Amino acid sequence: MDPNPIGFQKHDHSHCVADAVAEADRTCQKAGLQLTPVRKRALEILLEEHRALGAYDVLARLAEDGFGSQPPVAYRALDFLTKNGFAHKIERLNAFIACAHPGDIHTPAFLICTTCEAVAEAETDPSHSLLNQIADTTGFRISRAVLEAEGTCPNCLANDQAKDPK
Amino acid sequence: MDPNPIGFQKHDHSHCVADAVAEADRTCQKAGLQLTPVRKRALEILLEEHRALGAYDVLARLAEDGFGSQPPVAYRALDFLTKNGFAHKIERLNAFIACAHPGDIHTPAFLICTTCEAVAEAETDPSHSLLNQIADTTGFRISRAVLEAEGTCPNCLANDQAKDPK
DNA sequence: GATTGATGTGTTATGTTATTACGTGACAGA
DNA sequence: TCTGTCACGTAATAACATAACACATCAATC
Ligand SMILES: [Zn+2]
Ligand SMILES: [Zn+2]
Ligand SMILES: [Zn+2]
Ligand SMILES: [Zn+2]
Repeated sequence: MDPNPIGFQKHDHSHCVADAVAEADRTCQKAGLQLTPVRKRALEILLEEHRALGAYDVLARLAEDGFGSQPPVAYRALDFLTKNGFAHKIERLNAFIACAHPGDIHTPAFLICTTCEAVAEAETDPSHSLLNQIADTTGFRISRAVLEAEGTCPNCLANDQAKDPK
Repeated sequence: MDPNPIGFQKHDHSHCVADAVAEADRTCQKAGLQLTPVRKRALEILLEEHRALGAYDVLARLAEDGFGSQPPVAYRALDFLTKNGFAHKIERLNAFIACAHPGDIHTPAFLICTTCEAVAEAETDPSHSLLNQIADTTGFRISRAVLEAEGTCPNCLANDQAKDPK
């Protein structure tokens, strides 16, 4: 129940948040995007955990901080973050997670641990992707791809082994 | 707005339904599964369209046919169908579609046309899959994979070209 | 034949996720 | 000043999903 990993590994988590927010600030500057207080706070909230948070979780925390308490407040902030590459929606979970590789345009793949709820974001090589191959042969034009795997992360796998060595 | 395709191609659709139901009947026989009236009807409803239907769409049609009218009726039937490989849930759409390749255990990939709403199911080679590669290198054990691409199908692409030749 | 357990269907009630519709303040440019 | 746009806030509702319980059926057991 302790989701420590980024890509399921230990790391200095305080940097994750600070660095990513700073990076987002810079990116928005350049792109003429407004990283307003709600949006920034929403990003921080997502960054605080390496797991996906539901919109209502985010909403609750925003409300605690004095922002609006109605669903659109969260959904709009999350919409901004996802549209501009600072966060992703995990479709399988109907939940949101901060992007682990912001800045680049990418087709992320997610590994979702059903035991500890950690979610790792992996980069993919779009050109080699399975979906692209299929799309090429069928003449389908992809605008967005969802790649999500559910299963057990290395940490939880190790824990299971320790408890139930068979 | 006319989703004719299976894999986005024209075909004799009446066979889709009849064949698939017959196949499901046989499979259930063998496996000792009960393809009860609600379940069979739910499968037919899904088969009638090559697009994904929401649980409440299915529910409404079941109710028309004299089955229960409350959500669990639909969700339980859909649960049976998905658990036993007769249907899939499209996570991106929170909706369900009949399996195009029932019988085999497989890792399907879906191509979702945002224009005509058609959904095509493609088979994948699990061993070559991107997700599997990632999983191998990180030590993650996959139990289920979600592969969904959103975009424009060949038909709609052609229509767009015809209207707006540029 | 009665009892029991497993399975399936139905209901009500509730929980969770997401959107629509509408109003306000801030601010930039005409 | 007027106007358009953008961001933020609200209330209300839609859409998706599950929990909990009652009842029927049927097969296995007593
Ligand atoms: Zn971290
Ligand atoms: Zn884990
Ligand atoms: Zn068909
Ligand atoms: Zn189409």
